[in-house]
Amino acid sequence: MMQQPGPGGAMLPQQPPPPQQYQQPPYMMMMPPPPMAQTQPPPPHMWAQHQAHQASIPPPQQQQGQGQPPATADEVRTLWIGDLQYWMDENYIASCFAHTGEVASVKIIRNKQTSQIEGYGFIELTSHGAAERILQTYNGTPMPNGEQNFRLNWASFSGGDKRDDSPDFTIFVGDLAADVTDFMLQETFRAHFPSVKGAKVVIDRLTGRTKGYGFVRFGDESEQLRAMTEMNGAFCSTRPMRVGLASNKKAVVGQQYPKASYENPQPQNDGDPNNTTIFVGNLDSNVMDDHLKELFGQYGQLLHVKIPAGKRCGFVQFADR
DNA sequence: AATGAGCGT
Repeated sequence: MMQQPGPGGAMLPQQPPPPQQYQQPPYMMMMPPPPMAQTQPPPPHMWAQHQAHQASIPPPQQQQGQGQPPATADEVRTLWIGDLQYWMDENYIASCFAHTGEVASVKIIRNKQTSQIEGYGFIELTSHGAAERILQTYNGTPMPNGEQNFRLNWASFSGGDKRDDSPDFTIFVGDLAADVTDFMLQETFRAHFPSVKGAKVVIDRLTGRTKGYGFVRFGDESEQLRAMTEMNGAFCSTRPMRVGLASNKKAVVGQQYPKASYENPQPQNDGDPNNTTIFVGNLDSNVMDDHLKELFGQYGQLLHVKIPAGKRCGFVQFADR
């Protein structure tokens, strides 16, 4: 359990303490030795670098002090956090939001064998509103003492807010300048293409720095296609972008999360040792039975391939496992 | 130059 603000003089709406955190980083003591020579030690400097996050989002009218409504049992209040470096442990993450007084718990996922931080974790807040606030306020803003931005999202199995089943049409964007963020990339495209759903700049997890490329997702296929020609060479930040088709034609096998790509299909089963049928989801609308036959035929003898009419998923049955 | 990862007890 993290430190909570007391139930609080219920009468007195209190402002959270000024963002004067990190005066004594408790986790400096707890930093594990670099587990491997090639991983970089945390930058040992600049605690105060946390620049004020965009002040554009006014705090919701909900006041801190007047007793948070007790979170109901099923209230969604867990965020996912990613792109973590190995030294970003629970204490560090908690300290990033400690001044909000709204952190209930933090769990960073570690490798079972090595106990190395896997690069993501979960932040439970005291309420759904708190989670939403922190997501809106911090996502994409610089992490304190990290040369990277927060990557936050709703924890997916907690329900989250967005349930968007519509397909994505994704492009690859290369040649990105070092300062390009998800938001910049997204807005650069959204200015011309309203169907832009989001963008992601790929971050090297070991360094926290951009890999110089990313992806932009469109809701509208025609905008995706236009963007590939019209935006090639357009500037984002200081450099012209190179735009191309995202090579991942994103057929995903399984349901909730991509387990395999179109290029790298990984049959997945439900634990039934006799099941020789795999499910293929997220197909582009123009994918036909024959595409699946060709794609999966190289892995074994096929008995049957079926994409039900009008569906964006299908089934591939093999003669054996 | 480079074509992600990112959901736990």
